[in-house]
Amino acid sequence: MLGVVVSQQLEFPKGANPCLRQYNYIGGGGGFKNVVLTTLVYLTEEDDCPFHSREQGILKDRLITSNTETWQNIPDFHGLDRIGGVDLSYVKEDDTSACASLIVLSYPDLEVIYEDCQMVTLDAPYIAGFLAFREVPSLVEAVKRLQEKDSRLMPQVLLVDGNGVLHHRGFGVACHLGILTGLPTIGVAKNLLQVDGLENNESHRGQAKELQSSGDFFYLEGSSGNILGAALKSSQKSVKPIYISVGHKISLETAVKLVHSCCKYRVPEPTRQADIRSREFCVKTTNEKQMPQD
DNA sequence: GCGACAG
DNA sequence: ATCTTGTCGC
Repeated sequence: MLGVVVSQQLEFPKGANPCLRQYNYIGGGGGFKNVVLTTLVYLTEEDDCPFHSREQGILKDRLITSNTETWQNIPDFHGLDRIGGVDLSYVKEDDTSACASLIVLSYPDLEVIYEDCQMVTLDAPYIAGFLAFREVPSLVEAVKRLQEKDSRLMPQVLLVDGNGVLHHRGFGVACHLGILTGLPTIGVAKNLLQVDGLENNESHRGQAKELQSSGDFFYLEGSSGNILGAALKSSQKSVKPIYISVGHKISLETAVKLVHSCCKYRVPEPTRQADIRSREFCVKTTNEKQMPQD
C-alpha cells in the first residue's frame, strides 16, 4: 500500500467510468512530503483490489445497522406503505449489457405500483466481494429517476439481490446502495457467501434441515463472533433457505420479519418482481435490436 | 491440481 | 448471472 486515503469525500468526476476510479492518497517520495497524489485505478481480477477495499471501508463507517424508522418498531409495520426491490438481468454472451430494474410494491398488499426497467452498460467486471462496483451505479440512477419522476412513490425500504454486512469486509452491495441512496436496505441472497468462517457444510445444511415451517430461521455467527445475518425458510415449500443480512438503517431482527412478510414464494416479492421484469425487458429489448424490420 | 466464487 | 429436459406435485 503506497499511502493512506486522505480524502473521505468520495466524489468522482461526473460521468466518469465507474470502473476507472480516482483516489487521493498521501505520497512522500521524491523529496516531497505529504503531497496528495491522485491515483486512477481499474477494478481488475489480477489483485485483491486494495483501493476498492479501502473505498468500501470508508463508506462502511457511515453504516447504520439498527432501526431508524418508526414503522420498523411497530409489530405489523403500520406506516410502511411502499417497499422496493432492485435487480439486474444480464444479456447472454455480452458481459457489458444488462437490464437494471427498480420495482415498488404496495405494503402489505404487495401490488406493483411502479416499474422502471432500463438497459445499461456495465463498466466493472464481476468479482466476488466487489459486486457493488458492477451493479450499484445503475441502481442509483434508477432511484434518481424515481425521485424526479414521482418522489411520492419512493420506497421506504429496498430489498437488494445480494448481501449486506454478510460480506468479506462487512460491506456488500445492499450496504453500498443504502449508503449511496440514504434508503434503508436489506440484502437477500440465494446462496451463502462463505466468509468469516461461515461454511455451507454438513453442519450448516443440518441446521437448515431443522427449519420446520415458513418463518423459521437461525442466525449466522461468524468466527469473529459477529452475527452477520440469518438463514430463513421463507416459504412452506422451499427447502433451501434464503440469506438475510442488514444493508442500512434497519436491524437484522426487523429485516428478517419484514422479508418473511413479503414472501409468497422463496424469493421475496419485491426482488422477485424486479428479477422477472428485468429479465423480460432484457430479452424483449435484445430481440428488438436483432430484428429491426418490425 | 483443487476448491471457492453474492450476482 | 446464464446455458438447459424432464419430472414430480398441486
